[in-house]
Amino acid sequence: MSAAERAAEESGEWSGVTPDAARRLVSAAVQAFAERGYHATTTRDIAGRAGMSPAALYIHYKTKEELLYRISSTGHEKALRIMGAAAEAGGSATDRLRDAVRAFARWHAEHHTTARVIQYELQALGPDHYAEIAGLRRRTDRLLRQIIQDGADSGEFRVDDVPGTTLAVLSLCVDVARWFSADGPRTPDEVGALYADLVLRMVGGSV
Amino acid sequence: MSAAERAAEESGEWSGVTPDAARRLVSAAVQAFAERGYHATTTRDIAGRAGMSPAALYIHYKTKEELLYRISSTGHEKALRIMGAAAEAGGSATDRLRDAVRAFARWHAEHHTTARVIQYELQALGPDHYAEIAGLRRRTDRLLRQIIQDGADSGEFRVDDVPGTTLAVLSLCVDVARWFSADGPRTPDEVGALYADLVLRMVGGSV
DNA sequence: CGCGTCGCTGAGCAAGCGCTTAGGGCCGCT
DNA sequence: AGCGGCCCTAAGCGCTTGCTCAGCGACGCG
Repeated sequence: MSAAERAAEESGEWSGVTPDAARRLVSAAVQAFAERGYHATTTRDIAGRAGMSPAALYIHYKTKEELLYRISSTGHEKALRIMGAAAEAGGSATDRLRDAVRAFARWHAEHHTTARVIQYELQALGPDHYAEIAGLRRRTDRLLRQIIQDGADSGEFRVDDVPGTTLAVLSLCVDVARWFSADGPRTPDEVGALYADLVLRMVGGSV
Repeated sequence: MSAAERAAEESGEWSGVTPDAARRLVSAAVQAFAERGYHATTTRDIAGRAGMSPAALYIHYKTKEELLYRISSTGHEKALRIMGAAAEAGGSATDRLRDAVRAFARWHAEHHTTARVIQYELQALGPDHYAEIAGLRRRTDRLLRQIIQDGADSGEFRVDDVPGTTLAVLSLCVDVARWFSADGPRTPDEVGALYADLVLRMVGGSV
């Protein structure tokens, strides 16, 4: 995949951001942060990728950290919605867990650039922004834990340590963002399917 | 745990490094890199934590990157040895996998500060150093994959996708370094035991 | 046409960065 | 005592960083 194609794909994710220049900036920032990390990325690099001068960045965003916060915030909200949709759907705990992990892992693969930023650049957020994001993460964790708890209660799963298993499942899915590559042998769908299968085994459910 | 206790514990890990000042520097660098990330850490910060002036760093290490390389190199070699010891031990694939995951996950929990640096600051290495470390990582991956392949061949495990499952197991263990905290509710031993159990389930083995 | 507004640029500031250099105190050896 | 070598510091160099600001062209409106 060429750099231009990657940029085009990435910008679709931010179609809600206007005006156009602000969208190009946030899309450029995601790519730069994912490649080099927040601290190694310069505002000149972001502006350059978006085809603008360094000063133009500050018309749309107050600081470089605000860009990271915007990315982190939308990304975490999306992740929470994915988990929420699966958790609130009907069906057995097995069905809900399979759907949750499949969709959650799949998202981290397909949007691995954004996911890498929101999962591995958290510490660069200011204290207030960090606290806000941490709240979203706790809510995601609670949703998943409830599914696993439901399955343990109903006898569908055999789980000794519900919080520990929840942590492991979340960790497994999140870490997809670190190793996934669009040039690799696996599609996001395949990752989702594999991970749903592995997680159902982890909780002692019937695949 | 106080900062002083953390420093003392960390320095034991580097007891092979001499002279004393070089050891204090590498230990300080590990802590700083783990807390803030490589790029957000300044040489003044490292030297300050080690109780020295900024210039003293350059008597023992040519560059800041060399410090990261030394940390990464020793850390990855240790991780490889842990995996190798379990892989080359006798016993069934089940026994070897259990021991490998228990020890590997346990190490990532106990040495989470070092592990965080070696697993999540890789991209800050120069190209040559990165290539060298990537070789160590591939060897670790091969050792684990062989154990899982052995178990699949012998019928002890039921695994559809051996490379994919290997990747997931490694990812799970490595990510311990991201979330583990010494102040949290779990000891490294407990993490090792939990993870060994979860992984045996993932491969469809008998716990 | 005249004029304000919006989006942007070129130039640059203060601060902080990785790293260097000149020199000083202390040690063991002769 | 004299001296070389080892560690260390104070000072600072050249450069890059996040961010600012004065001003400019294009556009819509009267």
